[in-house]
Amino acid sequence: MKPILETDQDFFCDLQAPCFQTLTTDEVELVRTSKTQVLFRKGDNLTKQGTFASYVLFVIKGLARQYVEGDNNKTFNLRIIKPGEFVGLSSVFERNTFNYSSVALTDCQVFLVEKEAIAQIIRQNGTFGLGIIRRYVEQNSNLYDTLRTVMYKQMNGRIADTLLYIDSLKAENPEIFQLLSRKDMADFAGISTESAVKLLKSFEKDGLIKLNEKDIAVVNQKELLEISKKG
Amino acid sequence: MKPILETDQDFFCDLQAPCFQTLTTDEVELVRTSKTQVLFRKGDNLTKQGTFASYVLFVIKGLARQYVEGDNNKTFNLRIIKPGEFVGLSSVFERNTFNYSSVALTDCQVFLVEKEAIAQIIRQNGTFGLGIIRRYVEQNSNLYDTLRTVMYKQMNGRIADTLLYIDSLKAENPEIFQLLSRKDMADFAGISTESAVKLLKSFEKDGLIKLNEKDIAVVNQKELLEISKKG
DNA sequence: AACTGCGACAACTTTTTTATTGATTAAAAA
DNA sequence: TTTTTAATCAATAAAAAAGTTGTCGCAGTT
Repeated sequence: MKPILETDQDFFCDLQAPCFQTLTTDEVELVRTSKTQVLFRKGDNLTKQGTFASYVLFVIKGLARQYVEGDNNKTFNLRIIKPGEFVGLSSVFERNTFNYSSVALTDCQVFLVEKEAIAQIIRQNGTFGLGIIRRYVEQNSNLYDTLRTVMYKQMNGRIADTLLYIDSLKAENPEIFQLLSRKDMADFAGISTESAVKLLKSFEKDGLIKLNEKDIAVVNQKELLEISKKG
Repeated sequence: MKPILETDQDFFCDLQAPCFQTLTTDEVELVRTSKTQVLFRKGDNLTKQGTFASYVLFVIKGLARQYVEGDNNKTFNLRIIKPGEFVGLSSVFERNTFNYSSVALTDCQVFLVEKEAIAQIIRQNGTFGLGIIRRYVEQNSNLYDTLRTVMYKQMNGRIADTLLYIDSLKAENPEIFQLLSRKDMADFAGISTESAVKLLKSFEKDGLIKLNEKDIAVVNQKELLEISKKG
């Protein structure tokens, strides 16, 4: 009757992820008893901004898009969530609600771990905690970059940033561009969809990128970096 | 900065819903301190089957579709969630995870109340508890009906049931049929999309219903009831 | 005042999704 | 086994969504 199969085999296999390597047997047991595994289908929300967050998500397989929702149907994309990454970590420490939404770009196999278990493990296992902090610091730093981009750069620089960011994921996920619409790209850059379309075309004309169907190939990374820097 | 506005005004207004009328001032206060309000946009998941459930949802405005997910991308629709209804009540009492998914058919304004608050109120306010039980009993009874339909009826009876059910919501929500695709209808009846299409056409030919664009008008309810009964 | 950057709108094209239909097979019931 | 029932497959049509392009106007800058 259970819709999603979940065997111990799967479980131990999944805990091969680097960040779980330092856990003791007891700690693994703690995670095991306070976790569940869910298959999010393409288009499903992994998190919804504003809902109560009593757990942390750990993505095993698949890609998701993380975004913040504004007032009038506006969304701003923050990052692509990859396998091996946590979602909603802040719920463990500070906030009681998710402060962003996320949606599956492909089917996503995800672990949910109750936040108390994560807190407990961090308390007793410094190495694990260190890994968590490292992730936090990185996300924080990325947020500052994003903020700077939004505050100070204009269209060209923004879309260049977006292109460089998505392209940096392409090695591991060759299909990444196909999973994103022009609106998604625009929402990463914080510009209108129409502007995104025009800029992409113009970048192609200038030989910076190559558009094939939905895929995008970065041709002249150097110049894109230049545009990004210029702002 | 807060994306979704939420004033006390809104709150008190919203608690006009019948089931909250019996709450004392203290109880209202308890709900107030353990609730949050979220706007789910059309297509957003209100709940995802299998995720941890630490709260109950109460729909203020909008319509949603509740369904169970099977193994290979199969879904079976259980009901339409209307304003004034709870979602995920069972999390309060028994299960730690949502046992079904639901998705917004229109933008939905929703209250989330932490389950401990609901449990506490039920403990001290029997009238409120009675209302909850009443809802439960009704849902339970509906589930039996659904089970019977799935077990014993064949296509004609099933789609007739679906038509009668959705049509019963049409008075309050005239746009309800437009919000549902053929696949949605099929998933209510538990048949293939193609079969649903064919049956609807054939019902129209027999003068039982009338198809206009996406809307469906029940013409001969009596006969539909007959078909439903025959199975 | 003229210029720049960029969003908003409208018209239009392309792509994707959904709906429809008939033919073929699998499963269940008689 | 024969009949009935309904899913699956394939091909097509229709509708909806996404992408594209040009024009306009507003808000800051220069």
